[in-house]
Amino acid sequence: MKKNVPSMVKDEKLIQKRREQMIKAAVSLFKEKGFHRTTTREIARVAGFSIGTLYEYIRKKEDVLYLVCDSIYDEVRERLEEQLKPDITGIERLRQALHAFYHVMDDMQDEVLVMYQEAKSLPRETLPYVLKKELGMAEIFERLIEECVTEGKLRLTEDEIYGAAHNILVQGQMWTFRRWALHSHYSIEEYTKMQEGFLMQALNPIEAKNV
Amino acid sequence: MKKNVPSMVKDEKLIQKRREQMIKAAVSLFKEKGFHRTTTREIARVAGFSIGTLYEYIRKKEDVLYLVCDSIYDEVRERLEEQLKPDITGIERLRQALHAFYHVMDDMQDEVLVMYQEAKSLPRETLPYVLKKELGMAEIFERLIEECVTEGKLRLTEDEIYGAAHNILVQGQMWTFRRWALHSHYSIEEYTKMQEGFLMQALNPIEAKNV
Amino acid sequence: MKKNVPSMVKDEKLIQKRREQMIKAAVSLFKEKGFHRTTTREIARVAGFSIGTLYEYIRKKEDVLYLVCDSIYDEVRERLEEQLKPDITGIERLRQALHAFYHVMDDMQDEVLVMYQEAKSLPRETLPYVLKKELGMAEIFERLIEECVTEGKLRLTEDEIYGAAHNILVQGQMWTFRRWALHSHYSIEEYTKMQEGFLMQALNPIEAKNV
Amino acid sequence: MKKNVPSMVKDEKLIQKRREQMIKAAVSLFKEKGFHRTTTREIARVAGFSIGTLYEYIRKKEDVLYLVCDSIYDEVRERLEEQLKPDITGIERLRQALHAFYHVMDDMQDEVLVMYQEAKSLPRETLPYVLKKELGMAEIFERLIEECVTEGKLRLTEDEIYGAAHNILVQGQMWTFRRWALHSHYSIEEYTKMQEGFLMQALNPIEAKNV
DNA sequence: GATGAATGAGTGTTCATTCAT
DNA sequence: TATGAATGAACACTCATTCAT
Repeated sequence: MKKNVPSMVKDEKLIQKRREQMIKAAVSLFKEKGFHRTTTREIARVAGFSIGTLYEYIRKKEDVLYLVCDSIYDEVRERLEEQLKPDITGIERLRQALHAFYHVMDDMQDEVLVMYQEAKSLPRETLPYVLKKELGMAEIFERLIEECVTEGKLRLTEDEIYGAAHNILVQGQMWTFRRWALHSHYSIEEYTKMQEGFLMQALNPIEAKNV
Repeated sequence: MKKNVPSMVKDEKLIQKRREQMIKAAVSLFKEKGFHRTTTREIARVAGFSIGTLYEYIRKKEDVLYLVCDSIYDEVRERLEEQLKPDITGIERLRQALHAFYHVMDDMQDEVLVMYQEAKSLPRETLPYVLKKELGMAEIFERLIEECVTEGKLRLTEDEIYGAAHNILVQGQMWTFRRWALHSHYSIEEYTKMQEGFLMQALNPIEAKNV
Repeated sequence: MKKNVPSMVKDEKLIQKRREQMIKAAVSLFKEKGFHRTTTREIARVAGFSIGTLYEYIRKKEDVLYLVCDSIYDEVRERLEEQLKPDITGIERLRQALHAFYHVMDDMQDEVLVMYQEAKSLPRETLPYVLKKELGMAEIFERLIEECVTEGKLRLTEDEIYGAAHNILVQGQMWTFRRWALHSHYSIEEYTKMQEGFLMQALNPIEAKNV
Repeated sequence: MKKNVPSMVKDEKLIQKRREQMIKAAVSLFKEKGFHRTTTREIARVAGFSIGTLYEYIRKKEDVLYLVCDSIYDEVRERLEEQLKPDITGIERLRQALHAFYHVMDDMQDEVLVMYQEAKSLPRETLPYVLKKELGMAEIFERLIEECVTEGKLRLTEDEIYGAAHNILVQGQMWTFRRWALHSHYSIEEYTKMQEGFLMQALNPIEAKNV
């Protein structure tokens, strides 16, 4: 984090505090009007400090966006891992992770939406870093699926595992960027249930076949 | 179209011609630098007329975005329908539509990406109109799936049909907005094949179950 | 000129007119407060148009400085050449040119001062161009001195001619940038007379030696 | 010095120490990027203390410039006087002083240039003080010339002495602000030699006339 | 219908200066 | 005395939009 967004201020504690304020302000503004239509002055004002102070903690407006995306990722991940139950295994574990993830997507709708809509405006240098975090999210599901494969519960190639993990992610995010189409048809539970159903059959659980 | 974007000019033929020029210019610019970083002057210049003329055919910059999105939708739809084979039926027809759609997504990657990324900047009034077009796309697949259900080839509820159709759409668009993660792993054929495989099992074709 | 400072406006006549207004405004402001302390808005306001219009005719603030310097050079040169008497020859001609030059320096004191004080802020790319103009001024005197040498009226090496010409220039400019020390001691006529006297002896006219 | 730039700090020794650090930092920065493009933060940083501390020893950024100019003057003067040979007299002494001065100008090119280019940004109140120092420099040469006149070696009016002294100064400074035109033509020795030659004849030494 | 010069509100960003600690 | 975080006025520059020709 330090590497990606240098600050003029030395006190690390203070940097963290101010950036939290800044991110909170930015997220709420980006939700409302998007990154481009939000001014740095607004961010500073809502964060509770002056424009000069804002620029003590970032170099460019884009840096705020990076900070925001980075923080959203961390929160998504944190919340997800919090809900993951490491004591269960196999298909059940995957199923539970899916539920957890979709719940997080539902809880953090606005944040996730902001991130997906504005990511393209991220400072070029930070893009790989953010994509890596997204890949990291996918890897969580890749590993859960792999586990099932290893245990002989699913029969999938490497590429299928990769694809399935990305499908899971995108179907979770879909809940935010297609809300206009989905929320009128399903509650998050219904939606999750449905996608879970699709997934479980898509992944071709061996028992199913043997019925 | 007339309703959504009024023009100062009366001659309908001319309006259409100018708007075509404008859209072509805008698409190529939006692809390159996005909506916000493209100026109206640039659009006019690339379109081959003056900024004054541009504003004879639109009211606000956002109108260009609407025109662009609308036109991309039309092209996607047109190309898709062109490739649809009405002579086949049932599962096979769905399968073929899926292939066709994913191919169109691949051919029109940049356009689809633009639309997907900039849609949030659409003029408020036109948003419902655009979403309707997206729903229209989904309906194509809904109907194809319904047909299978009616024919007794698939067993799905209304809501599952709706959800499956949206999944199909989003997985097609994914090919554009997740290219950074997908293109290095799959060719469009491989990707289509995989998603087709997942879908076919997800949709739980009756034969499969009866194996 | 076109090459050095591109304009968004096409009409050449208009460009010339607006730039004249701009230069006039800028010179008077630069005189008063220097380049750095003058804002682009002030330049626009004094020039009689808006800030937006200003930027239709330049790209960067520095361009105004270049335009100003360029125009001052042209005026200095024009006025000088206007006063040059090509019908006289030899030492007398040099002497007359010196008087003419010093008079121009006196008439255009503020302009010359601005140019010399702010030249260092010139856009890098244009600096060589401006220095070339200054060398061009020196060449005028180099040629006048050369003529005297050729005619056998002076005995000087190439390097001495070059140095003498630059001395003449700098002593003229001195009248502006040392006014605080000189104007209280001399009128421009007295100053010119004195420097002329020094120069004539410095250049070692052959007759003088032969006395 | 105290009068011109008040400090919050009482300890005179400390003031002197801090200001030396500050001046050294400022000179090196001004050389590189000029007064306006150098920030107070940079000065403090290079000087080795904080921005807060900087402002304990000055009131305004301009004060740094004054301190810098003042210090450069002192150094020029000191170096010059160091090289002056008080044991020789008359024309020879003047000649030697000229050489010494031009050598100092060459050694302190960057500093002199800075002073020359930024003097106009000096705090208004301090300008007279600085000009006085410049006059003081001129006086050195005035006195040397006067001495020759008194000794009957030169025949010059008061005003000519004053003018000649200023010419000497400006021709020395010229070596810095016209380096782009001069350094490619002369070494400092050649330049000095040439200007010495011009001067000696300009000042019309009585022997020369009597040849 | 076409043009393009004019506009000026708005934006990101900087930086001299202050002041609580 | 020293620090450095905070401030906000100020600045250069942009660009959607208008309107006289």
